[in-house]
Amino acid sequence: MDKLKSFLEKHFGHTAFKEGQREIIEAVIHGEDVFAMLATGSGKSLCYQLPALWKKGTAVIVSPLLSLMENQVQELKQNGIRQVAAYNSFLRPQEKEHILRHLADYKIVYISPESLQHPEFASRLEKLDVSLLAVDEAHCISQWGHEFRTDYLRIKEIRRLAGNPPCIALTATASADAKEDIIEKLELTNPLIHCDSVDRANIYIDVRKKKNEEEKRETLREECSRLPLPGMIYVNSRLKAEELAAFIREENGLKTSAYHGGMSNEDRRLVQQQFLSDEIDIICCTNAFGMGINKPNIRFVIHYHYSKDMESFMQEIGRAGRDGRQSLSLVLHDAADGMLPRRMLEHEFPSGEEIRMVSQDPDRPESTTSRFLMEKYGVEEVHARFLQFYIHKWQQTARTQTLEDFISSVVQRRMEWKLQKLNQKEYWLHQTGSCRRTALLKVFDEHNKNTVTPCCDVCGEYTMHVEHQRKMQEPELSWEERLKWILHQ
DNA sequence: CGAAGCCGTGTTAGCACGGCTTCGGTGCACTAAT
Repeated sequence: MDKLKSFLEKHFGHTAFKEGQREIIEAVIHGEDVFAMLATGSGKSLCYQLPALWKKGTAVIVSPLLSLMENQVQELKQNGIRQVAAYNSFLRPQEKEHILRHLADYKIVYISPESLQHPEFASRLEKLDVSLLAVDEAHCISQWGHEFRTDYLRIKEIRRLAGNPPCIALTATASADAKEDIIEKLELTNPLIHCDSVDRANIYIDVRKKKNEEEKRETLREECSRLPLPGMIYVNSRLKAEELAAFIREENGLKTSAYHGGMSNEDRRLVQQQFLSDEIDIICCTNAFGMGINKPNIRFVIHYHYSKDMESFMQEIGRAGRDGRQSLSLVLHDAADGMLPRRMLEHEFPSGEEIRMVSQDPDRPESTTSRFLMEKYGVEEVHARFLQFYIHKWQQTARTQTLEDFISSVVQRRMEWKLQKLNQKEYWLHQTGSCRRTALLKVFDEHNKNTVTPCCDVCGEYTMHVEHQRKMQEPELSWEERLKWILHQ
């Protein structure tokens, strides 16, 4: 008899494993490290949830967003799995204390990389039997860890502290570079590597060069009146998100909302919910929108501004057509578009002046907090965290280099790396000589089997039969069906 | 880089203009005041 299968049925109600799941789960149970790139909808969470319940001890799951943790905890509790908690800043001090005190009683604890660093949490881990450490949405390690959320690069230290439990990294999209980076930053040893294809055959890839913003808007208006709905539009500033949402509302009379990080939590939650339940036709957003969104029927993703690298692009277009039906990725670009991403790239790092000021101050204490750096030198929060992280890292070296040189060389190296990624993306946009899908897949170390039709604007023009599809859309759901659908979300 | 917003000026009372500065994305957690 198959113990694992009956365990699956008993706790999760599934009668069979999906492609790839079993191999990963068995590896984790046997204490191996795993790197798994699984297509959305192929049951990523189960790969750590099942081993967490199977093994004795507590599983620690690192998750990038509080909302994602909340969803997971809720879902598990609905499945009758109750020894689950999310440890984060939503909690009141008493609740935090309660979780810490009873940590060993939980089977699964969700946590952000930041909270993982809290001394009160980390010190408990030392004494705890940690069954496994899972990093969900592991591409965040290489996408955010180096500058924006440096605590992502500190996970390995906590892992050592917890007695080196088996570690599993999970993501839906990681380029070949990112995969190497993740394995290195988590110190995975001889990991089992499982990679699904990232190719999405039902997404037609279209890139169009425009003269200026006016032409972009004109195209946007046309496409929004023709394309089947719902759809998404990505832009790179909050203001533009609001502006274009208003533009489409007026010009096309479609239900359109903006979504970006500057909106209140309630507004974001509301817009997201409305979009998920088809009350909004088009969402006009910055890169704040997307992670953890699993909406099956998104028919198009338009990039009004292009994303800063190929992997972000793949993640963004991958939100279209999850139901398998024909969908579209359309990029509109003009000559002025390269400016802003370059400015933003520079702004990501502290200035040479700031680096000098901080590294040459004789009164700077050995153990510096980011708060101290903000208050004493007036650097902004993200830069302060960046500086704090690399000061700490420098202190662990033999200090053959001055601190200033050390940090400056990190900045230079990272900036060049990111610029190269941006250039790669722009090269992809401007070239019209070879298949876009082939070039896109190459970033993920995949070969294009050249079987996809319609493929891309280089391989052959294609127009979605739009008016037809709009009429063909599913009939209005009854309120009972809608309620069922919402609850299911 | 380039758009938006702010400031002082200059001529004359409400506004136009040039020059200057600022800002542009992603989220965690925490603080201090209620």
